Amino acid sequence: MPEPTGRRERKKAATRQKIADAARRLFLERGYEEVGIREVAAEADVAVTTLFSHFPAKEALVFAEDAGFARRLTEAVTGRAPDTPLVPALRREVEALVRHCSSDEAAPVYHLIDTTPALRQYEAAMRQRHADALATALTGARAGSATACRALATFTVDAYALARDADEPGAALDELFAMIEAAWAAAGPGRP
Amino acid sequence: MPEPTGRRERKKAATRQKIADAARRLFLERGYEEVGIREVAAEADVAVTTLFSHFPAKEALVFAEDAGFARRLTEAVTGRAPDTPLVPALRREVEALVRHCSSDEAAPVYHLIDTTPALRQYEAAMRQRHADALATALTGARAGSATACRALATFTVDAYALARDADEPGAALDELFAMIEAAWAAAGPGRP
DNA sequence: GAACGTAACACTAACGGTTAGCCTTTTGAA
DNA sequence: TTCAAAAGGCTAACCGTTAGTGTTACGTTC
Repeated sequence: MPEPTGRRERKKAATRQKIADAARRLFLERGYEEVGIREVAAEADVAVTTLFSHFPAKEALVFAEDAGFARRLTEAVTGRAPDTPLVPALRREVEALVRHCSSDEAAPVYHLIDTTPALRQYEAAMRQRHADALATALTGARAGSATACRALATFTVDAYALARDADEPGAALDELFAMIEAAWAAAGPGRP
Repeated sequence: MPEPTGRRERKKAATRQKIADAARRLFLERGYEEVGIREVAAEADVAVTTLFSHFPAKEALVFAEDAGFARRLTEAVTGRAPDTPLVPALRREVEALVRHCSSDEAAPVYHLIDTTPALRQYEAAMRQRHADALATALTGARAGSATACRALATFTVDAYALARDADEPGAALDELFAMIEAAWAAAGPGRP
């Protein structure tokens, strides 16, 4: 069973990108609610069913890169060098994510998200998934009790969201991770 | 502008309750996804449009009491006696809410929620609204910086969700509020 | 390199939640 | 009694989403 490394994969990725680009363009031009799925599919020149075979829902078109989020967070835990303290590793990753959201390329999209209730709602559900994934990684690392790990995961993902909304993301991150560090210290009995 | 204290209000509340009861019965009998809105409306003997004038979405039928949640949490802050420490007041309220969810009457509903993805997702969005409301109350109480207040609000609402999911809600609450207390101490410079 | 299995995509039609438009009845107040 | 507004009802539609069914193009295998 050789992994399908070839043209097929490239074509699939290209189609996905074409759809995401079309959606991004239309949503930013005219607003999320004002653009229908059938319109996005037409603009990308694919069938509606094809669109839904690449994205599970309309909202997901806006969060096309979200798969990388959970991955980066969990890898910050599983792939860290031994003796590396946990919370600073998480903080580094969250900081990078927040910075990415403020980049010139991504900022308009996040403004769209912040001003569209349906997208805010979808993002809240996404955060729960990300927190669950991170919690699994943390409990796997035997870093603390199950409850403490779940709490650390949830608080970390929240910190990302709160910092993104804050006036001064950098300062907010300082404050948030000071709180998280204290919370973790109060819970984690022993850790490298 | 006399407030409408009378039969009209009672009838409205009765209709709302009738709808919520019908929905609860049908959902518990046959599962959330297997029951359509038109069916709930028929069971409650109202029009579909009437149903949607009482509840903003199908999912909201399951969380009929959610309005009380945010209210109780914010009142734990705004209506507390002077010199009452903040975090323990929040903890008492969260503890009561968690206990209520485990009661014989409410437990089946929360089991339904936990096993239905659409409801879990809706609840995540609801938590964000509750956290926002609580954060507003906290910043109004000048209890700390804006970021610290938002973080405390978010963490508190998360603690409710985490404790509800935990094997031992009581023990989980002990652990969670020890973490929150530490986080708050690390952030709040001065407070009564 | 010819045949085959399958992944990707297209098309149609429908389902289910949600809303707009408009009308009737009930209620509280002047 | 009269009247404005609230509550509810009916119809029809919109829109996201999916099932069902076929077709094409790719990768594999003989």
